[in-house]
Amino acid sequence: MKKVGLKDIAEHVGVSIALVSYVLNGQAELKQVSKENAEKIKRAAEELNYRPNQIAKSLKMLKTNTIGLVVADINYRFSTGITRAVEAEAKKANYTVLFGSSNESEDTFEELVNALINRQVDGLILVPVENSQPQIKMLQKSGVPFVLLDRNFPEIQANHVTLNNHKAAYDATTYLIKQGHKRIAFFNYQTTFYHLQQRNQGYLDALKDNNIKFQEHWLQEVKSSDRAGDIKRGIGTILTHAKPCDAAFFATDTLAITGLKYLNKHNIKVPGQLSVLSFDESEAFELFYCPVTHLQQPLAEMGRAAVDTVVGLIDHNKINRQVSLESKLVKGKSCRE
Amino acid sequence: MKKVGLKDIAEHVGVSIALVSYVLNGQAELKQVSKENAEKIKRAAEELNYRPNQIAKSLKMLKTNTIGLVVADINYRFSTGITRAVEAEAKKANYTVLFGSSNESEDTFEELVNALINRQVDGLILVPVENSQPQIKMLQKSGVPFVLLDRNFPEIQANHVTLNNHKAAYDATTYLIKQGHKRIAFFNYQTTFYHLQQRNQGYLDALKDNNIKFQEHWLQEVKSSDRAGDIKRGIGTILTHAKPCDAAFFATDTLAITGLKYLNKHNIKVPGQLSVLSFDESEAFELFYCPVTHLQQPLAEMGRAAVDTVVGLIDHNKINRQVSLESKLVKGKSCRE
DNA sequence: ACGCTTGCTTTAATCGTTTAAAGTGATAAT
DNA sequence: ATTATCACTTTAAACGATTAAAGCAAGCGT
Repeated sequence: MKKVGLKDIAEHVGVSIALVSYVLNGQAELKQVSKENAEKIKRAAEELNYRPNQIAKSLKMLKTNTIGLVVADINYRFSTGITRAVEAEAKKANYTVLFGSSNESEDTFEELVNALINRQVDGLILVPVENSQPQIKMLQKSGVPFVLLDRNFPEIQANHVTLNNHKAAYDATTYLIKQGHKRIAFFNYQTTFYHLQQRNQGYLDALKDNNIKFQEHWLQEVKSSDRAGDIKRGIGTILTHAKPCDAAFFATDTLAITGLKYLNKHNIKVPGQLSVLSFDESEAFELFYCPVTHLQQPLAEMGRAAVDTVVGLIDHNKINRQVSLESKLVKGKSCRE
Repeated sequence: MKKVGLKDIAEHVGVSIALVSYVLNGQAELKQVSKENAEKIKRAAEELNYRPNQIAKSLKMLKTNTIGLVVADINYRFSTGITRAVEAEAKKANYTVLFGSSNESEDTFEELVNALINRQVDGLILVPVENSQPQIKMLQKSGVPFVLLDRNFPEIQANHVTLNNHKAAYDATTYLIKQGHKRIAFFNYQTTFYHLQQRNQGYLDALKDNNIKFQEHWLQEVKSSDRAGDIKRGIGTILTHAKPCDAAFFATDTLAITGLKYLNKHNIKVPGQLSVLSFDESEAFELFYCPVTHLQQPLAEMGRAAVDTVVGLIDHNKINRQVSLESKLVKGKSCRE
């Protein structure tokens, strides 16, 4: 079944291609097309089931009305939430989202970004992977409108939409202290990511501001290559210490899941023996025996802000927009009252 | 920063556009381009950081090397698994995946399919939503290569890649029977989806073949609009009956999660009081107190088969490929031994 | 001296749109 | 009778790539 183009409609009706284009683009009155022809053209388009070729249109217009989105890992709940929000918001602004998952790989990230640029996306929303600074700097030079989402690099002055990670961790830690916890452990990945380091800092600052003397072993840095092992040993350390911790704050949901699994296995009661607080929620929490207290990120807002920013860049070349959003502490029953 | 095109390279080197195109497409020897020019052109492309405009290329070639993928809901674990598999496989075949999520909405599904076609995807991989038969028939008429994934409509003769749902449910039910269960409940959505009905049938056939007389109330049909309520009542029914059920088989992971949550809340022991078996696995199972026995779908294979099929259709117009795959029963500890 | 290769390069059409500019009758004004 | 205006419609040049086909020297054979 051959594709129907403007030409086919034009021939069918017996007018020129231009006229057809005008009518189908709603410029009928502007270009003073006779009602008669306008009508015929619309009918023919309908009959022949005309579908505009966006590729041709994009080429001519030098605009694709497409935004590229690269998430870190499609398996993260964070990613699916963001994807949904971005798609919804982009649709409102009449953009389509071209989507890719870097799987936290530097190479895949670079490939994806290039593939998207080659496809002439009008702008990019990127959740950058570790060590992608050079790639980001290249992007800035190239002039493609883009915004970093969730993660940013303080040494690079780029537009970004992120959570106020410091405040989130600070507030959560403060909450634990107010609940009477004296020795709070913090589990985080061993990482160069600024947003994760900010969580460390928020935790530490909260301790300091509450006059709690931080103990080295409270901060457990987990290698992603041996998450289960490191967490197992970490929990062992904080619980078997002379003065065992009474709360564990996990810097990500994946860390929390692994931690809770271990606690489950060894029958360590939450919050009886150990209070648990997680950054982000996981579907897995649903079947834990008690609701897990966690920090909730405003995914919809993040998606909205990212789309707004990148569309602003595309349309008006607005520059320099750094958005910082607040998370919300969702109280479950995993922390001592 | 202006975009660099073939023209820019041509001017920079002082040759024609054609020559540049030949060289950058690896046709240097074929077209007998002088080594000198070839060298200069490559260097210039590098220096100017040339990125081919895929839009222009696609328009000229009438081929985008893009496959459209529409999943039912990006939040399903099934969808993310499929997406990953499809992306990986498509990449091997040198295709890019354009992706969308219908959120089980008929309208969104139609919009997405149209948007993808307008963007001239070479083929489509679709997880169709309920009642999308008309849309699928339209597609067949339009001649766009496509393959249905996971779900199909027996009344429509279309290419599809699905699980052998009947066999999967049949085998799982048989397993429960072999483990000594006498009264097995089956929870499924109230649906017109053929693949889900096949699960019912597999369950029923297994009972019959094992001479177990099916009781009406064992088959619990859950409305997706009130999943929690229906499941709550359903479990109530099967457990408070004069002859209570000793096993519950859930036709999807979402049903299983809701069921397990209820069992958790009411402290009904698995598998002590009730054995549980789920179709598909959920991340949520990770934190249930025992590993959940479940049917595992071969997502990677499904993705591979779908891409193979659609690429076959695109390249050789191979027609009529119906692939049926087998699931695997992963034994946990949620069924009585 | 004339055509014929050979080796390399350019010309120009094309893909399906958009859109400024020019074209075309008919009617009205001078 | 000439020109201007109006109400439409068509022409044709882009957009950035691909690729037949044609062009052009230089060298060779006769």
